[in-house]
Amino acid sequence: MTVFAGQGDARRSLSLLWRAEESDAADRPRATRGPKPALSVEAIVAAGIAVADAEGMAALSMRTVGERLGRTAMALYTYVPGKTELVDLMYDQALAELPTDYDLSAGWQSAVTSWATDTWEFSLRHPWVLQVSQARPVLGPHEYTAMETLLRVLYTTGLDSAALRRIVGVLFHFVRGAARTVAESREAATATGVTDEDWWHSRAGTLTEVVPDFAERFPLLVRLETEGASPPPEEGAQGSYLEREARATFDAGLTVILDGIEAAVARQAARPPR
Amino acid sequence: MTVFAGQGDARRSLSLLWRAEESDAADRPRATRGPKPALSVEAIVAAGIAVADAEGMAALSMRTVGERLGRTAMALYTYVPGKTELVDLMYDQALAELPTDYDLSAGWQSAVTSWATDTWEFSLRHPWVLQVSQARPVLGPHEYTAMETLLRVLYTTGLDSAALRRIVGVLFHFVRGAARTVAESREAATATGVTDEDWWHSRAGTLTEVVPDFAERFPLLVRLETEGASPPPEEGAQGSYLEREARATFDAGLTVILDGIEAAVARQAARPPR
DNA sequence: CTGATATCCTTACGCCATAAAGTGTTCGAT
DNA sequence: ATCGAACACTTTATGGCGTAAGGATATCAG
Repeated sequence: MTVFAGQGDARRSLSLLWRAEESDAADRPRATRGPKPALSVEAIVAAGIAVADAEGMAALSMRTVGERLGRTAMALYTYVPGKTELVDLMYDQALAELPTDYDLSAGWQSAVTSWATDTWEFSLRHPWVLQVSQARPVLGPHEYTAMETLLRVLYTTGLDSAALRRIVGVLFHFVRGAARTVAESREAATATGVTDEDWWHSRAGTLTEVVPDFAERFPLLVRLETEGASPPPEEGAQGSYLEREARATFDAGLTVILDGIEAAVARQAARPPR
Repeated sequence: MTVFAGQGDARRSLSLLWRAEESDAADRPRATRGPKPALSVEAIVAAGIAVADAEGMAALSMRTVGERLGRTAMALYTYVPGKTELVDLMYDQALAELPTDYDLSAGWQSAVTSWATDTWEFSLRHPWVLQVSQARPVLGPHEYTAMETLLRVLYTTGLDSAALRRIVGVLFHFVRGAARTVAESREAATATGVTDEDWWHSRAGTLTEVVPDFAERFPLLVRLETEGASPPPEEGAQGSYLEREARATFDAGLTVILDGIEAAVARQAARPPR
């Protein structure tokens, strides 16, 4: 399920996202009538994150979040306009755990590498964030903070804003795409109860039965598989074969992108400054 | 909704995917009892693609596909094991419209560019393909053909198989990620009835109200927005502002990646061949 | 103490995938 | 020519989903 941000009332959503800020303790009409709230937006968001972390986005429902808090699904609607807004709040809250500063003393290259690695690890700690659509940004404080953090690094390259826009896009697409592969692999494994290895073995056997002339029809694919296979897992290696491949793709891809940024920097420096 | 491939019986799924091949007209027990089938796997897959193209993956249900064929949802289960397998079949069928050969006479760079552009356009013609998980490949004939086609281009770089594996990953992540932004933007627009421009204007106004000190807190973001904005749409320009930005990111990112591949080629050539 | 208000629950609606069982058609075998 | 097996397809039912509507109850302002 891809989730779109901000469909409801803009003011209501944005107030919730930035709620820490605007309540200067002044405009709080505290001491109202009615029973004391047993829940809070914070508690609901935390419960939502807990559910999504543990069971995945597919298992996130108003019912499951309510249950975790000992309430029914409908109880949540007092605090949150709907599921869409809850996911927005969860997303921005999760982003709060990203670092907000990177050491630039070793050059922007290593800072970008750290940023990419942190974002990759973050995405795998909360894989459901990869299912929040980027087309309609959530516009929460931590999303903006994360962006500002990356820009503090990238502006030290000396590139102009137009070039940086594209580079930000490339970096995001790449990190999210690479992380998505691992996240989906894990989700598939827990959802179906079949590990990547088992799944592949079972399919590969059947495939050669159903398509006996596979090797003649797809020679380069076979070559890629046989020659290009990673070495067997070394001592400290973690995760499945597919996960290690994804990590290798991540590292190699990052190198490619850093090389490309460097080329752009050199190209701009060679141009007349005005 | 992210869809996982191949959860069901492997033989049944793979037989359906490769069904054109294995029916050598010999093992067909044609002329059975019972009423003649009014539907066919082909017709169901075509109807599914039509629904997904027109209404998006979210609107694809066994009911909607059945309705389009004048049947109930359950009628489809005679031909297809379930929705998952139907999506697999739709995916592989759609891939059939990708080119299977690229002209290499102008060098691998321009061939890769053509491939990326074709894949980008394909993904926007059938945006739902971006929601089919890549963690558990569908393993259909056209998926393999598409891969073999790309490999025919990439092996002419002279890179070894291990390096190519990573580069294939980078290319796929990038093209899919860039296309996803546009696809989600369009989906959000039709799903919510609000264009990107309208949405942004409405949000931006409210945001400055809710967060009056935005400019001081996120100076680089503001700088990126004000300096880095694309020029206004020229005569022949198509799509929304966000779409044109995404296309610019796509072009710029492709350049970055091509530069990176070139660097890898140079690096491998500099190494002792054995 | 009363009435307004806020929290929370129950019920209900219309979606979804699909399991199970029923209906009616069409053939092969007798 | 007829009967029963096989098959296509429908109906019904189960257990999920988000959330609208309305009811019950707790708490405070007056």
